[in-house]
Amino acid sequence: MKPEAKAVEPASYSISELAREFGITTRAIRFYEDKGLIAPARRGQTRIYSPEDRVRLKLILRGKRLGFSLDESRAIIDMYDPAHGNVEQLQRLLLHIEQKRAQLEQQLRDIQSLMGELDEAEARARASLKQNSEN
Amino acid sequence: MKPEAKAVEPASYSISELAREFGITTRAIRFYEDKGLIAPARRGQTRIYSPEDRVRLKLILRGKRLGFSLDESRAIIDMYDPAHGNVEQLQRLLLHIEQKRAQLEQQLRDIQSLMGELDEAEARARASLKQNSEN
DNA sequence: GCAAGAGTTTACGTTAACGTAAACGTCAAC
DNA sequence: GTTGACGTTTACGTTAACGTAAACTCTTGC
Repeated sequence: MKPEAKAVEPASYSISELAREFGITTRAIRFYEDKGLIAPARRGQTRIYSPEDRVRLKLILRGKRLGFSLDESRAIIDMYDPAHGNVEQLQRLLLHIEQKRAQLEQQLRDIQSLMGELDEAEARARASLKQNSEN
Repeated sequence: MKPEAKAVEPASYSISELAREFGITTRAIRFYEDKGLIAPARRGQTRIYSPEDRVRLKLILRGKRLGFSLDESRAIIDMYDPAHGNVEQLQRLLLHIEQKRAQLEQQLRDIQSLMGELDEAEARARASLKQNSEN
């Protein structure tokens, strides 16, 4: 067995550590907690974040990059929990997954076209620059 | 020459026609105009939208689906205009294009991982359902 | 033993993107 | 000639996602 293959992952983080790492403010992190997206442990009244909490934060930020609201991100994150026991809930979950998938596919198409158009826009700009330099 | 190959495209649209077509309110469309994203013609004080205006609206909504702000969408739309004469502007445009491209690539990666995770979540949910049905 | 630094709660402020409502104009239809 | 249907401007309201500030606590170095 290898002694230490991976970089040592801290057992816990402070709020400011996470804020620094992800380029957000501590205020934002506490706000996510208020909205029920994270629930860090406490030592006294100080928040202590586990590696799992860190992952949740990462997921929230990924959601933001995709234009999701915090509510949507929470819904997505909840899909990972095995806490969904009853059949009805699971059915709803599956439905929700399908909706998300459809939305992501639309975003994919949107990105494809936008990228293509960026290519054209770049070409036009470069052509225009060349024109200018020839005068 | 073919007489009428494509469906006839109306020469102009009313505000409510566009609202209906895109599933938004007329209020939103006027708001976009306030923000300088569209500038329809007027007959008297009634707005008349050209096919080009319609395209702009489409681009705005695509931007929204990708989580862009109206300002960002305006910036993107402006990339299509050949109105950028001077060299400095063109340089800035190219820079802007590169930034957008980077952002889109990040979104692509985000979507890829999310889709993968949706697959797993679906599998877990289905497995859980099967469990329940076997009791 | 106390000042500095990090963390906490509480609360009011701010921005973007519209919603909603009021009050009015215009035009075809009945 | 009035009643809708559609359009207009003006203005205040609302929600999400934090920012900012005040006032307090806790720990740690010196």
